[in-house]
Amino acid sequence: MSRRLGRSFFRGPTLEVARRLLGTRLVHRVDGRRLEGRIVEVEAYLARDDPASHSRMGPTARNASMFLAPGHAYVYRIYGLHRCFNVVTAAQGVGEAVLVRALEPLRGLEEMAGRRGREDPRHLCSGPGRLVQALGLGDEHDGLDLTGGDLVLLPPEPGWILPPVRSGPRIGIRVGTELPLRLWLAGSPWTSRP
DNA sequence: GGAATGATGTACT
DNA sequence: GTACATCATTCCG
Repeated sequence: MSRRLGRSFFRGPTLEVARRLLGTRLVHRVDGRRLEGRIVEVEAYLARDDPASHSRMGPTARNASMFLAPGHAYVYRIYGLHRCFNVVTAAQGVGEAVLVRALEPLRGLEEMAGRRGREDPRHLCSGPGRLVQALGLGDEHDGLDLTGGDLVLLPPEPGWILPPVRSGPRIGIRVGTELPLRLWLAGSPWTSRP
């Protein structure tokens, strides 16, 4: 089977890594099950000249994981209820990451529906808070190394064809919207927005 | 110490 | 399309 993605995959300019992440598969092994989805929508958050980034003020207690080595997870709580999952990029100490905004569910759909408390496959992983809930992620995954363990990333299946990649303004922020740092797979029915 | 706010999702009109 | 739940973090005084 495909080997998990290693450290070097995550190192480099964050927008490039964000682009590389599209099409890869996020796999969480939990309770003897395998929950898996393909990344179809992401957003890049930078360290410099990015007023929307959590790292803009430097390291704090909340954003500490953003400054770990590339390939680590950054999970934080938003609006008091939901959680968002990020992949650390760039280099250790820089403070850049990619927010995973939507997945195409591939394996463990019933388990995901159970965790979500909803059936509709289209709403299983189409949003940062939704996919975190569907895959059973939480605060305990903040700071985890994604290059090994129960939560990893796999390359696309051999033979899978990457659709054209589109870009546009990031969602849900009030500053930094002029930058086209949101990337998604053209035509995917699994994104958080059409 | 206190107040404002947010990389969202859901329900309802 | 609009309203609102809910709370840690952040920023201001």
